[in-house]
Amino acid sequence: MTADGRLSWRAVRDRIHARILSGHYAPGDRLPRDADIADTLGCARSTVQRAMQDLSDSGIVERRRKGGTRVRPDPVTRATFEIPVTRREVEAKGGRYGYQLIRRALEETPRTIAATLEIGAPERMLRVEALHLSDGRPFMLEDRWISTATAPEILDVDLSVESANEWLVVNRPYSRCDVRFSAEAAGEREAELLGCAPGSALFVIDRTTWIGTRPITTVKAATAPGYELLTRTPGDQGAM
Amino acid sequence: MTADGRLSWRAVRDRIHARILSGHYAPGDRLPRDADIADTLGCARSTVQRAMQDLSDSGIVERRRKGGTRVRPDPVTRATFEIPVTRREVEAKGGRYGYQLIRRALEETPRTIAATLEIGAPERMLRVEALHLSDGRPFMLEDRWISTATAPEILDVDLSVESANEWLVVNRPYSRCDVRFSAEAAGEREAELLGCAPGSALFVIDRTTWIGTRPITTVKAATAPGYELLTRTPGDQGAM
DNA sequence: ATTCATATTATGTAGCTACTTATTTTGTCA
DNA sequence: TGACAAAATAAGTAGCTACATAATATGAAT
Repeated sequence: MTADGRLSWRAVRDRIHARILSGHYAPGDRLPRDADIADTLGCARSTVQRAMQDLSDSGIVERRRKGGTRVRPDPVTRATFEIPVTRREVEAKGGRYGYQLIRRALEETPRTIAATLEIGAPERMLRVEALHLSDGRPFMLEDRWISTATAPEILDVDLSVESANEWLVVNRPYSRCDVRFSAEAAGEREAELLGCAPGSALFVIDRTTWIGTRPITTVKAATAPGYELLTRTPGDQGAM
Repeated sequence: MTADGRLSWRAVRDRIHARILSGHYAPGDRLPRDADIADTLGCARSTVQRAMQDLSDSGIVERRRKGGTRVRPDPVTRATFEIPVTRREVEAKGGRYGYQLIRRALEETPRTIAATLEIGAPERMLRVEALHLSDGRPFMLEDRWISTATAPEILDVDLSVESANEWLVVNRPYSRCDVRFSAEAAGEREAELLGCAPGSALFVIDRTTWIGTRPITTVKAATAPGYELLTRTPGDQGAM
């Protein structure tokens, strides 16, 4: 609601959302056209448009030209997660950040890694294994491949001091990022490095980034037992 | 780009994004004001505004009134996941969906559950344990609490036929949803129901929903070994 | 009845103006 | 110098118009 009593687009959005939540509009139902809603509520169509766009982005309604707007018949839970640089993540959780380089080598990528990076043939890349620590205890173990074609400067970085994670995030912003979450049992080596029992359930984050179509890096990050990931609480959402 | 040669807001966004990716604007740098960019590119300020809003939503830039726009100094990976109704998820993966009700009882919530649901004191709620199957094999085991205060009709639903998941999604849209991902070792009971070895690493999704401030349901869904969650590939993203 | 061109319709996009609001900068006064 | 008020600034919002685009509906011709 604005100062002069007119409805803001958020107010319009919340109003429509409320009608959906209350069952006035059920999943699959068609909503009135933007222009009619605008008339009813006494605001401009552009305001309704913005409200509807937001509801559409949130997965609550579907919009199609000429077809109009309807309540999504198969609601989905849309969750957004923010994965910060590991150092920040540790610090945000109140820990003192530590870092150890375990291995650094130039190797030919296995076929699976080449496929993940969407390159035709295996390539020689920089492989880095490192451990992130929180208050001196293992927090996350990363096994990373970095394309030396896309980021040659990484070869001159002293990775025993600065983590590849941190360097890349600042120096190689990506245009595309694929993320995969899974659970995996700790192997012998992982268990030892993460300081847990072999077979422990680990939360694993696989991430691959590209700039344009050129691969930058792919990393498998195995987190120490107990790790969990929460949805970022949206600033607005939660209408009604 | 529009038909008449003017820049669309997506084109403007991609252009600015490209300049960030190329390092022309580095993390922390301040960008020109919207009006200046509009002049430079020969488009309206509202177009730049829309482009900037999108970059801001994507976590690429930060905007503050008077402060202007700057490239986010601590880039975060922002990943969005869509969690559909379990039946649809199974079907989307090419499986034949099956469902089994394991337990249905009215119970007092433990304190931990009451806390998760953000209610002051424990309450009597409907507890449902059910197994979702894909091609006859266990896919996901859910342990759910449903507020009979918020959704009393659930008591009349034949949960041996229709899953609570499905009923709630259609009949109790939520205004807020918290999601938590974690990895957990399968216990005796879980292992038996999911048909895996005890101690197997399971991917666990905890979800709690509210309508306004009233709790609807909280569910712990343990997925069979091998489950993984991928980012939904955004329709637009991937500029440059 | 089927096909295909045409009209209609509802959303999408761009531009303009005017005003609001949060925040920083500046400048004055104690 | 420090505190506080006033001015300036840059993004945020709302409304208007005009036109683009995609999808559907209609109707004519075969």
